[in-house]
Amino acid sequence: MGRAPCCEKMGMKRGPWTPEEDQILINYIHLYGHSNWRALPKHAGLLRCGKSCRLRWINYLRPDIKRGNFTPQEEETIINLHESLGNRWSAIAAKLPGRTDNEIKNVWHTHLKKRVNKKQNNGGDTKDINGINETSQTTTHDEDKESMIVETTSPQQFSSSITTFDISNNHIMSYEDISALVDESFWSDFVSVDNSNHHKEKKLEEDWEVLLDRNIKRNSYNNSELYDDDMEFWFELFTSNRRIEEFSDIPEC
DNA sequence: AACATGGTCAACCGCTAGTTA
DNA sequence: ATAACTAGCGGTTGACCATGT
Repeated sequence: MGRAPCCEKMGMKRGPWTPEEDQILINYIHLYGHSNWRALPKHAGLLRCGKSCRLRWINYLRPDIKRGNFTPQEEETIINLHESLGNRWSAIAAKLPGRTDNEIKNVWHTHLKKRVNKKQNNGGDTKDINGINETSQTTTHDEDKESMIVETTSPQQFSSSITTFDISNNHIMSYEDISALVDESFWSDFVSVDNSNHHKEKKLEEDWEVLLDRNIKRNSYNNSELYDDDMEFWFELFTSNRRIEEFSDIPEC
């Protein structure tokens, strides 16, 4: 078991991903999959290391990612699972479909750990998992509501640090527009099963309809339901885009 | 208005486990 | 058996943003 050689730093780009890089990665994975992360960036033409590509895909670009607010139920689940599993974030994430270990880790460190510590200081006996369940259900309701309000109004909640694209602009969707949408709330809000924010849902639905009308030929799509085959859908979407031509000569891995 | 502080989250780093030759 | 290699995991960092002073 040797240690993996470090990524080739020379020429490798680091830092936030651009919409263009996201698009390249998405297109490549839809076409060829990700059987070999290390070779992927080279074949895809990305100046990133395989690790970075993998992380970006898993934590952000995967179509089944559910982004946005954690529901109180999800938070309770995390607290309970953390009580029994500890910092095994991937194991916890496995119990929360659509949530990533990174996201869960972040929400634990920023919200839930404090909440649990606070309960412990208030005399809660956290040794007993059932005990913390009961305590949480009976005493954290207001806190949950408060945290949800804060999260909902946070401008960072549905945007990456890369772009500041306003999807309310009702203009013609160019490739760059689609990239910006994909880069921000697009996947999550669109794929999300928990659509509790009706206003946002409505707006996204309208934006999505514009996107469909102007960029693809698919006519009957209902935003309230998940598309049956995500991969096929995105493949169609991206192959309908002019940029896909750039990948037509990529050799198979 | 300007600065300080704290919160949030995407991304990176270093390590381990698993696989292959 | 073992060395080389990759994927995946958890800890940490740093940039960005909001809020407080």
